[in-house]
Amino acid sequence: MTTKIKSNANQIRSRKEREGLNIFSRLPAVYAASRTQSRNFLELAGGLSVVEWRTLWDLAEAGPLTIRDLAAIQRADHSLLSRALPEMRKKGYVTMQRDARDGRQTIVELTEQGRAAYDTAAPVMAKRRAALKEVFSDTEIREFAGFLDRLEDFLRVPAEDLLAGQMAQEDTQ
Amino acid sequence: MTTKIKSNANQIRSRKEREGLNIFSRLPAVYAASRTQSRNFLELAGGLSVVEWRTLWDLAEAGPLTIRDLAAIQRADHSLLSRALPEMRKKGYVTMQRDARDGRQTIVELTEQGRAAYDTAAPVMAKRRAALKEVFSDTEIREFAGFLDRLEDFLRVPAEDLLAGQMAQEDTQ
DNA sequence: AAATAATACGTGACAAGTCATATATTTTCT
DNA sequence: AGAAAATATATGACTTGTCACGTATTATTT
Repeated sequence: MTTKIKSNANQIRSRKEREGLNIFSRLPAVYAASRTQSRNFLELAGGLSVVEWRTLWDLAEAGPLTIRDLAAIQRADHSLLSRALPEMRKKGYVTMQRDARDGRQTIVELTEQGRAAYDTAAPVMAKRRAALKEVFSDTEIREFAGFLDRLEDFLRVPAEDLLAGQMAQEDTQ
Repeated sequence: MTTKIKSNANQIRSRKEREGLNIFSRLPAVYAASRTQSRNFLELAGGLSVVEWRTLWDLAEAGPLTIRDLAAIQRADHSLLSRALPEMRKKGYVTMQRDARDGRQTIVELTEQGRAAYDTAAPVMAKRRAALKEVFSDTEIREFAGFLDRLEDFLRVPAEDLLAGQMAQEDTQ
């Protein structure tokens, strides 16, 4: 029975190793680790949530934006912002007002308090990016980002197209 | 005012571009796209959820496993499995029984029905991986996985350590 | 101008994931 | 052996994210 247990342990280890090269199965863990580290940094930098930080950052960098713009910049679904923003308004970080020119749109703008929260968090988050730069060179970052670009392109090809034939993705070029 | 709008559009575009090189802010979108594509593939391959698919795969490859083993292989929190498994048992995919040797552990085992669900999904999911291989060479996959390894190492360094000084991560080597 | 289509946003329902805490069982220490 | 520490699992509360659908507003067709 020892051998049975041992072989099982080996099975587990080998399965874990083989999965190391499976990009798809790596992403959840990498992303989860990133989110956790973000949360920890933000905890030390004023207590913003990840969505709040991203939004304040975008508003501080690009000025007043519509919900749609924010979602596009963050490559996120508008519903995520749509739900987060009223809470941020309640906290005094942003104002939201209907666009006079296009009554469908909501213009989101940083308040002084939002700017202050951003100013508190920004240097801490900048240190995080600086720390990453000690682990990856500029060239490597560009290569890494290039891989992510290509992966993202692949991931946006509908499953049906990929299954239809291995030649399918040629169409997207 | 046209200029104002236009400059804003440029701001947005430039912000989006600059964020392209921010690995941290790329991860949510890439992961989300991967999960969505997974879901679509699984939809076409019998209707498993992502967690179910991962679990059936691990059990089919490595034999009966404890919840802890499953979580370790998937690099996920055990609570995720702990919550998903009773539902999978209800669906007839797995059995769960307390380990006689260690009463704390639960041994999860594939049923015939679970095996059948795996056999239905597996070839479809294999095609997905094959399709990826047409976009990334073996060498590139290894490079990509290497980047992910290094990033994951970085992400597991506590925020306090990274903030304490740029030299901190040397300790982990 | 009226009908139709497109767009922006809100919202309900769900999936995946985290953390903290509780409980039962084993292991380890003395 | 008994006390203390470690481990495996369950569970509540929360965040991030998706999709589908509804509603209001604007743009386009005819």
